[in-house]
Amino acid sequence: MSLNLYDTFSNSKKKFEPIDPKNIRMYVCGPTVYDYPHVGNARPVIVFDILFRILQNLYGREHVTYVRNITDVDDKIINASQENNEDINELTSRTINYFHADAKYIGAIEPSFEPRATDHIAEMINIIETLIEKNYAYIAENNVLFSSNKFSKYGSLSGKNLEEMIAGSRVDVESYKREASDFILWKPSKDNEPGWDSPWGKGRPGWHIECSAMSEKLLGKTFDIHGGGQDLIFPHHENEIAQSECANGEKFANYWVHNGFVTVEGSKMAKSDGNFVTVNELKEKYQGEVIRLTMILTHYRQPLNWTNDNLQESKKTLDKWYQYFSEVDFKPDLSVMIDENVMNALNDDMNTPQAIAELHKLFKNCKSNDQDSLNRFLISSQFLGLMNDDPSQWLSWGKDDTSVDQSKIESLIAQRNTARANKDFAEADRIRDELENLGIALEDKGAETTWKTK
RNA sequence: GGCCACGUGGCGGAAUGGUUACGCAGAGGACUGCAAAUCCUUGUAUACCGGUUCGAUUCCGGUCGUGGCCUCCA
Repeated sequence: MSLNLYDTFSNSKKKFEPIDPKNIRMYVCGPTVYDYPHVGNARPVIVFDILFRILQNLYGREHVTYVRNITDVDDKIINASQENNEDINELTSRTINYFHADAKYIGAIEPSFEPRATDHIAEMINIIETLIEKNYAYIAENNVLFSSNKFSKYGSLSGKNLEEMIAGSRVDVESYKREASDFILWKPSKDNEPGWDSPWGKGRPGWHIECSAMSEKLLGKTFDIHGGGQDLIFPHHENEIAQSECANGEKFANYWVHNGFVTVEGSKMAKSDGNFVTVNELKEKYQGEVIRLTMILTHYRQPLNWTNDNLQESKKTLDKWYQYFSEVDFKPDLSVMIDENVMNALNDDMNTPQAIAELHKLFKNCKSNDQDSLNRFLISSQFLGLMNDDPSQWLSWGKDDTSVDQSKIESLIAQRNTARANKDFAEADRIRDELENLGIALEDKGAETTWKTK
């Protein structure tokens, strides 16, 4: 059983062959920290969490290194700090906390390393100096720029060529660039902007150089997998390849894995239009596993339309599963292996929708109280980051927040059951309708009546 | 203008050169005072036009449509 991954560089599904099976290395572009993470930020967190789990399962937990960086120096951060009138360090540490809380909420296990750009300025300066020495970079008006036409493979990840890019450019080219496709390695900082001393004066790094520096430091010059959102293919990852391969003279990453975009209720997610959903606001209405299941119900390379209907469907599925486990007395046997069909689906380029279909089939078999299916269903679900809660806690989630007084609900239920006992069904139904209008649904189970929020 | 991806039933969403995806919703049945929940059964699909093929939803070409990238973006 081997892992196949779709590689953006070759535009094809490829068998994953590690550089060193004892030391699998994956680098994923993490968040730029200036605001609450939205569902678009959450998607790669979950996608690469799944890949991390698969790699750990195949090669052993201690043989996989997963690096997810934090970009904490960037123009968007500077702008946000000025808008909020907030110190940059306060802004970034505040939003890093949001990010960590949300990643945990949606069940992502922590990466091996989470390096911050501002802790690696010296490493970045080193690479830039090497690029200047090797004549891949030049200085113009206090900026250091990478000379894109010096790297013959430039554009090969994104399938672009330089002439096309110049012909199609929609933006005015800065006059100091020799070529439109040249990009900034280092730029000067104004007095009110964060800056570090460098051979080129006080300034700050360009966007792309941080990933080259941090991946090399933590994973070496060549590593196995580089991941991120599809939007990063160009220019970000293209530029990382150019910088790193020109500085090192070695291949950068062997596999490029990119997740698709998220739309919200059918239209493009755009902060400027207010058309976006943060994980933080979803927390009020949904458990983390509902968000996670909704996310992995679509294959990671497909566009994902984020809708309330899909969230409700995921919630319904998990409610059903937890309901069942709240009713059976079952302790999973932790030595049971992940179901083969689930694992095969995941090994086929992370086909999570197929894996979930297999979970549904296993669940169906659980109904006959088949111990083996029960075990495999739970172990496999948990591998995907689902079914980790205590069933009774899951089912009572959110009940505390009900606007209706719980004792009032219990009292109405008691009144209704008295009416039922007296065969006063009109009154019983009236009470049920009353609760219904309060958002409370009743379930009669034998002699007992339970309720839940709708 | 250039490059790229996608277009599957009422909805979500996999897969595949010829055979059931799966889930939700719908329909019928069981259960119930009636419901709900649960269980059983069940209908519906591959944008359009050509081509290759014994046979295409699957491969190729074209058309239309949607989205993304080319500028910061997960």
